[in-house]
Order: sequence, then C-alpha cells, then structure tokens
Amino acid sequence: MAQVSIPKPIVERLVLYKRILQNLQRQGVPHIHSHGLAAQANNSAVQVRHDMMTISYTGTARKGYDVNDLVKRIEMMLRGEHPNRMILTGIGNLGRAILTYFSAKHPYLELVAAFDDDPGKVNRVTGGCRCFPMKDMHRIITEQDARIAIITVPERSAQHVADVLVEAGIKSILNFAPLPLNVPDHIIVEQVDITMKLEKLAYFSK
Amino acid sequence: MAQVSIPKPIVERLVLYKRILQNLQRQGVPHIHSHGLAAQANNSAVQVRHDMMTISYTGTARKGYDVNDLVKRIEMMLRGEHPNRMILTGIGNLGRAILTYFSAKHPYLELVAAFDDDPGKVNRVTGGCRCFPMKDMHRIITEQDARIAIITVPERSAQHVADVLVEAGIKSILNFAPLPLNVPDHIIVEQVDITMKLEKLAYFSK
DNA sequence: GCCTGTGAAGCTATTCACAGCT
DNA sequence: AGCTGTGAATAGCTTCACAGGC
Repeated sequence: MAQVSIPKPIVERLVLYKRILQNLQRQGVPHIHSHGLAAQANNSAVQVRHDMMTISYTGTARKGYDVNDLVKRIEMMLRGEHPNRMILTGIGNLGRAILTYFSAKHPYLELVAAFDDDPGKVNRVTGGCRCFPMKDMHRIITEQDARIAIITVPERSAQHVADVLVEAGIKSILNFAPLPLNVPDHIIVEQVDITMKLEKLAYFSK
Repeated sequence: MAQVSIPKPIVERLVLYKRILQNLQRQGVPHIHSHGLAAQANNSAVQVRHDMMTISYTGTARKGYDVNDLVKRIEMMLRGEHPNRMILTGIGNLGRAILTYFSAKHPYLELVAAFDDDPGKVNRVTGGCRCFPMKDMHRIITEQDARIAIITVPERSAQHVADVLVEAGIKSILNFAPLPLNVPDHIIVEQVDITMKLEKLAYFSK
C-alpha cells in the first residue's frame, strides 16, 4: 500500500478531527457532515473534504461521514505498526505537568521513562512514570525501544541532552527549550516555544 | 509610517532572530552575516535576507548585519507602544510552570494576575504573580488593561473561561486546552497542543 | 436541494538566480 | 571572492467552482 507522506498541516488537522470524532463517539453520534466537522474544527467544509481526499476516505451524500469508521481510518493513517514509546528528560514544573497530564490518558503514546539528575527525583514515580538518572538514558532508550523524546530541561543543557538522545537512537524530539536544536537531518524536531507564541500574539493584537 | 502586517511565519522567525542576536550581544559579537544567522536559526541565508527585506533592514556586504541595531529594529517591529500585560487562568501544574518560568524573565511580557477558584490557591503568589478568584477576572483585566490571556484550565472549562475573557475585553489568547476555542473573529487564538505535536512526531518518524 | 468529490485557480511562502557593491 | 538585495520561479496550501449522486 502506497503510504505517501501526508503534508504537515493536514496531519495536524487530522489529529484534531480524530479528537472531535472521538467526542462524538462518546455522545453516540453516528454520522457527521463536512460542515459539522468544519464548524467544530474552525475551518471550512471544503478543506475537510480535501483532507478526506488525501486519506482516501469517502462519505455518503446523505449521511456524511461515518464517525466510527473515520476515527479508525485516521488512526490507521497516523499510527505506525508498533506503539510509540516516549521518554521525558528534565523533571521541573513543566516536565511534571506533562508526566501528570499523560498518565493513562493516551493509550498509544506511552511515556515509559523520565530522566533527571537531581537525587531527590531519581526513583520517584510521577504520573506512573519512574525517574532515572541521566547516565542510564542510553541503556533505557535502547531497552525500551523509545523513539520519541521530550526535552524539558533548562535551556543551557538542552543541546547536550539532544546529542545524547540522538546518539541513543531517538527518532524525534519535542523540544520545550527556547533554542533551535542542532541535530542530524533525519531527526525530527518539534519546537514548543511559549514565549514566541506570546510575542506573536503581542504583535498581532494591534 | 506604513506599518504593514508581517506574515505569521516571518514574525516567528524574527522572534527567533532576536533571541539569537541577544545571545550574540551578551557574547560581545558586533556583526553577523546572513549565513551565520541562518546556521543558528536552522534556515537558509536567502530566507534571512528576505526576512530583513520585509522589515526594511539592510546590512553591509563586508560586515553583514549590525547585531545591536538589528535587535533594536526587530523589537521596534514586534512591540507595540504600550507594554503587553498578560493574565493567566488555571493554576494547575502547567499554569504554575508558566508562572514560575516567566518571573522576571521577560520585561515587556508582563504577567500581572492569575486566576483560580481553588480556595487554597486564591491570594497565593507564584512567580511574583498573585492569584485571584475567577469572579474578579473582568474587573482586574479592565483595571490592568491586560490584552493577552493564557488559558491553562482543564478542557471542560476552557470554553467558558474564553467567553468571560472575551467579554472582559481580552484581545488574544494562548490556549493550552486541547480543543478549538469558539471566539469572535477579532480575537486571536494561538493553540499549544502537546498531544497533537506528539502525534505528529509519531507519524513523521517512520 | 443539499450533500460529497475533485480539478482548476489563487494565494502565500520558500527557493533560485543574478545584479551590484566593497 | 564573497557578501547583500531583489525580482522571478517554484512549490505548497487553501479556496473556488462545479459535476455527480441520493
């Protein structure tokens, strides 16, 4: 099957659709029209239909899209074969927030280990996730076959941590440190930059 | 002066450039070439030069861009006249992380108040920012002339809080709740969606 | 009649190619 | 020779317009 790469913005919207659809499932709604989905996702019906085209999903004129089917389809497109194991580095306020948030919430995005060198944190369990010292990173990442890493360490150590992660075979990184990481091309980095978003808001709200 | 609106992606890069340049300032580097800036920002020299074009900044062939000047220029483009006062709603782990992170770090992005209804949190000061009960929101936002709001309340109350914020005259919202907010067109919303980014990483890392 | 599916057009952002300067 | 500035070309994404079906 030709697993052609879906463009970034469409992937983002698919994730959103999936979430909306899962809500609908919970409410027992069986079908939804492109307009309805668009309204909830804050975009246009045409865009929804185009997105459906790119994942080759097709609804019916009368009922629109089948909620259960579509959830399955999107999950199929997004998920790979194996579960996505993740690790987190740096248990500050933010790291803790993420660990707590994720506990048992997202079945196939599994946080399997956290790392911090603070002796007060090592071996503590937060949100169902145990903290190990940084020096065990390579070993545990390999053992667990973790592919995604979350960086919530202070800015000054972020690049070093990234280097170790790459060396340990991590495939992609979610980086909260406000600096662009220097990594090989095959590593995918997503930046979460709160200050940048705020400056953006400050700029556009006038 | 024709203050023409700068496109979103360029604003994002300008914020990044500014940060890099401020680092250079601290190191006492007086000039930088487009290539140098591009290397640190992980993009191309042409793009840097184009971005400079859009803010009408011009360097010299020999030395490149003047670090101090450029910082000033970018700040001028990004900042409005008045300081940008912000408020935060919802002091959970994440809210606390942001409050602590921002304390005294960003002079012109000023967090002036936080809101939560938990009696154990009201009147507590976190990161230099006092917590008020939600019912005071409208009054304090007006008094302080706050224009930016950060939503870190649980998903189920996010829309309600957004409604109150809009009603109180907030101009833009940074939303951490994983659902698209329904707000009037003139309100600007930036979404920070950690789960979405992780799903995106999961998808693209294969 | 209102829905979906879809090629075409339009728009935005990035990259190319090169002129001019020092 | 290597840099900046910049119009032209390309690529990527979104919107338009409409064909076809229930």
